[in-house]
Amino acid sequence: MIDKTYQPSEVEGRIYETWERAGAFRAGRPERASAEPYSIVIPPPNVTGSLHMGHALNNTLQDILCRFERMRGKDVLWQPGTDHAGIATQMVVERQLMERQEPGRRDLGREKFLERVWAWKAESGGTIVKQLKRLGASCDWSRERFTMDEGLSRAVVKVFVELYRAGLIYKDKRLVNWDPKLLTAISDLEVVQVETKGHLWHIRYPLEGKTFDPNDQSTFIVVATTRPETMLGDAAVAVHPDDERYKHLVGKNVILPLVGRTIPIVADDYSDPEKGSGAVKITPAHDFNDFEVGKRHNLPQINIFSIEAKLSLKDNDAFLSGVTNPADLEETLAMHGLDRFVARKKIVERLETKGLLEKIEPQNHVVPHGDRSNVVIEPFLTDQWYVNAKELAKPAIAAVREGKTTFVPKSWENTYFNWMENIQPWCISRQLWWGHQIPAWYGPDGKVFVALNEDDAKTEAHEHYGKPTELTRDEDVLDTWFSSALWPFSTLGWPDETPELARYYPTSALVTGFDIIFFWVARMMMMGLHFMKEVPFHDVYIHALVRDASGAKMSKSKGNVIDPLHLIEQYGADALRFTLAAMAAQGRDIKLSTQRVEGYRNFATKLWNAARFAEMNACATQPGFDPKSAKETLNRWIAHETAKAVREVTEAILAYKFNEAAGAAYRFVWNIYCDWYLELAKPVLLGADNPAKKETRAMVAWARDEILKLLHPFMPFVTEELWAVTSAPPRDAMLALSNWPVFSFADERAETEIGWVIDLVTAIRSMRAEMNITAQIPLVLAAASDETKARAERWAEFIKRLARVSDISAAASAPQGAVQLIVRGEVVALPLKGVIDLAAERARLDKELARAEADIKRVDAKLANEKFVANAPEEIVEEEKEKREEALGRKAKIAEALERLKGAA
RNA sequence: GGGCGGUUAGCUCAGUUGGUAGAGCGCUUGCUUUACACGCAAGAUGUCGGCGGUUCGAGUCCGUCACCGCCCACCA
Repeated sequence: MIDKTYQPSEVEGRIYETWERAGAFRAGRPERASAEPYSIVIPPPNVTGSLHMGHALNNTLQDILCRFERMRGKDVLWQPGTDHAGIATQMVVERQLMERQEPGRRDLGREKFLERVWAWKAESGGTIVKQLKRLGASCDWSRERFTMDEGLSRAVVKVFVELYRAGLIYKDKRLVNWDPKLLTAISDLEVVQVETKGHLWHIRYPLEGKTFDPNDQSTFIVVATTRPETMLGDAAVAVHPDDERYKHLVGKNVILPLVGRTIPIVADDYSDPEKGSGAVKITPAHDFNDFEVGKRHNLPQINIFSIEAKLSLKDNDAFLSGVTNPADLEETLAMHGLDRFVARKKIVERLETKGLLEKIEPQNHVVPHGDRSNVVIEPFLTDQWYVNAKELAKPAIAAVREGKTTFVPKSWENTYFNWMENIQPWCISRQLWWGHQIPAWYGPDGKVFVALNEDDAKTEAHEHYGKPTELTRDEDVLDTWFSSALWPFSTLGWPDETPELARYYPTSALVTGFDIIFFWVARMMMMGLHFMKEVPFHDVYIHALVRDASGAKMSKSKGNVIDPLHLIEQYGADALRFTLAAMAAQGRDIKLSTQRVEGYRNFATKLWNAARFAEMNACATQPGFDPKSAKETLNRWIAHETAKAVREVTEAILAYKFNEAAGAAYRFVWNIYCDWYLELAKPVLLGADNPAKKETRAMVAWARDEILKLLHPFMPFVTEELWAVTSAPPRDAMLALSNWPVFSFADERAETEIGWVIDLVTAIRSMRAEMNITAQIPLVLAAASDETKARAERWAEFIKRLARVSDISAAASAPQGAVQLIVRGEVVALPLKGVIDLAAERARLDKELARAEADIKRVDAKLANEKFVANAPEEIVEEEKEKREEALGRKAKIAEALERLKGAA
């Protein structure tokens, strides 16, 4: 006996265990050795993370694809794993140390600290995997990988070495985005621009050879800046070559205030006469644009900050060189060690007291912040490792252009091209400890040896120096995304030539959010093409963001985060999954509302109860039952409808239209199977035993089984449970490993016949509700065709039951004072003399008449239009003509009905 | 500044190649109809953001404007 109610929380865990025990999600199952492979690599969640709504959506969609393809008989590999998430994880552990008032990272030292991180990983690393299982993710967990696994680390080192040897990885001293809180370089992508209220300080730079006079403009030049503290590192002042105001000053020098260094005034196109004063200070060591200007004019790069973004002025040769006017340098040097923002204030104060500050304007501008640390990023001159992304991007761009990889929706390809075509060198070194340490060793003279391991590096060094030499390893680690970029092949065993690599690469599809197209998708394309000579995936399905019900991005700080696990507990994983799938329309964000989840929980319950109904009526799966051989019209009709649903769902999933697939399945189950098929089947099932009943029982069970299959990718738990509890006779396989429906069948005659029954019942019900009639009433077919009469006879029992009709008869015309309905062009009458309000009935018919007349008018207008008749496709014109006939007939019937009503009055 | 997306029923959103607008929720009314009240039945609600164009015909194609959102670039 199926339980009266379905309790997801009691079922889901057990079902998942059954799948795992059976190895249902294992790739390479022996019986599928010759099957077509289908593979997806999971976007690896942070190892210490926990499931949020974005994961829920992302993994639901992947699971739908994997379960669908698995049922279609493919050898599916859904490759799971987690990411070490360098910065994020290191931050978590550092915060933990601080909270527990334990020694910090630097006090612990690298080795001890890393032990702590591994311990943390061991402690919380399994959380996200457990949560993915609760969602129902059908990953092959036996193949779970971690980006810092031995194997994956080997891949990382090999990639680094090979790219280095190919000249595609190099070390360079240039400006990077420096995070003064995390004390590491970060890539352009990890910088977020934040709109900030700031100021524009206009500073007077005295001209060399003149006596500075605040009231005499010919003794100075004004520069404007939002970062006055950087002036200590100025190397020049630039003006536009065509700017008449400053032409005469080009080639002259100014004396840098507070420092006394003599710096030139140069002409450069970079200077924008419209901005600020038109003269711009050039600080090559602290501004990306100025860096370029500096190179053009051979200016010194004067770094004034330490790595903590504190002034480092003393013992700074570049800073002190060229000082020709040391008058107040001492006081400036006293600021050594000040934080950049404290220094800013102080410098402004000092400029002001000296009359060097012309004015301060309020100014809104965008300031770069670290996406993790949320502090202001400082452009900082350091040695870092870079990937020549421009070179690697070329084949990656071509592959998408040639259609080897396709984005869905296609519009994301523009985003991809736009970024790839303007790609900058990728800074991959991080001054962190948690991650893959860079395989580079330095000799005493700084000569670098990049090698797969220390021994190789030593051998190389021996050869180079002619003797054994002590080497020190580069302390930095690689950007987390460096190892993620290898994910589609590193997880399959590369650099070894494993059978898995041969079988599952390139992967079939990648499912991910648009926010990591640059971080991840683009880089996988580059690395995959370079090392595997093939794209990493055929399709890239880009889904949207999950927002809260009012459209705001979910964030902890806003407190609007909906916890998917909470929803799973409350409504079941199936309800959450179905909601996400149903709302996953391409190219649109998902605004999640709990009500919607509740609605799909109800859907699961509906399905459950339909199965209970089947069971109560002894509808059991009949092995070998062929739905196409059904004799009963009703059964042929549901076979017809099932075929339609199978087609719709299959096509929609193949097109990544998850919402359409979910919608088609939902409508079929609820509005076709439950609302009509089961209702119409009741008289048969409750009636005497006969062949029709036998067939109907088989068909009810067959359609239910097809429904379970169709819904399984969306609602794996409830369907698998129903598959099990309805398993008499026993099933050949669990649902997850059963065959996806392949069923085409059409029976237009059955469709017409059942359509007529539905229309008739609906019309009567509608009238009853409208006129507030609850009693059983007789039905009279007026001037009905023989076919209609025959139909009415065939379906009498059904009609009586569903429309609460006491008796069905035929007559030449409708009886006096009857309510008259038009069903498919014919009048059916419900004799209700004395019961109905004649005036109300007349009003109702008048309204219908008007509607019919309006329809005729509209169609006539169209058909009278010569251009329409001449230009519209024949079938459209034909359709219009049919509509006209139909409306004319309807109008006549209504008019007659009205006549008869008058007679009754 | 460059680019992308959105604007359709009270709310959240669908709408295939142009052929007289749909769903869920909510709302109204009526139902202990022996699977299901997480249910059944019936119903109401739209100048499809504005303007212009193409077309026999536009929610759908083109142009334009408005508002909302996102991405990229930008610390004078």
